Amino acid sequence: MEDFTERVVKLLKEVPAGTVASYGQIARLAGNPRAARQVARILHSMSRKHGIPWHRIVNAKGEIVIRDGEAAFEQEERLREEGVPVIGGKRVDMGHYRWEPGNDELPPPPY
DNA sequence: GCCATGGCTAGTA
DNA sequence: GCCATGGCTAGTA
Repeated sequence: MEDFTERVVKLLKEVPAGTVASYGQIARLAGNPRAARQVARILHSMSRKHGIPWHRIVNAKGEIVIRDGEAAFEQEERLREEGVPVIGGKRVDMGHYRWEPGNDELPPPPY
C-alpha cells in the first residue's frame, strides 16, 4: 500500500462514532488537499478489508452521496444509530457533527 | 451544472 | 480508467 493511501486508511479509522468527516477533509489531513476523489476510491474498494467506518464519510455539504441506493440507506441508518441526525434522509449538519481531529492527526509542517 | 483534479485497489486470467 | 469530490460561476427569481 502506497504512502498516501496508508495515511488515508489510518485517518478514516480514527473518525469517531457520533461524528462525520468529508472526503476533502480526510484528503487535507492526509496531506493532499486536492485528492478528495482518492478518498472516495479508497472507501469504495478498501472499506471491507480494513474495517473502515465508511458510513461516517459524507461530502463537503454533509450529504450522503453513495450511488447505490441500498448502501445509501444503510449509511443513513448507521449514522442515526450513532446519534447523528440525517435531515431528510440525505444531509448531516456539518456545523454540529463534523469531526474535529486532535493535534496528533494534524498534518505535519509546513502546513 | 460544469469541469479540473490525482493516486493507484481488487479481482480476474 | 476508475471513483461515494469540490468549489466557483452564471443565470434565475
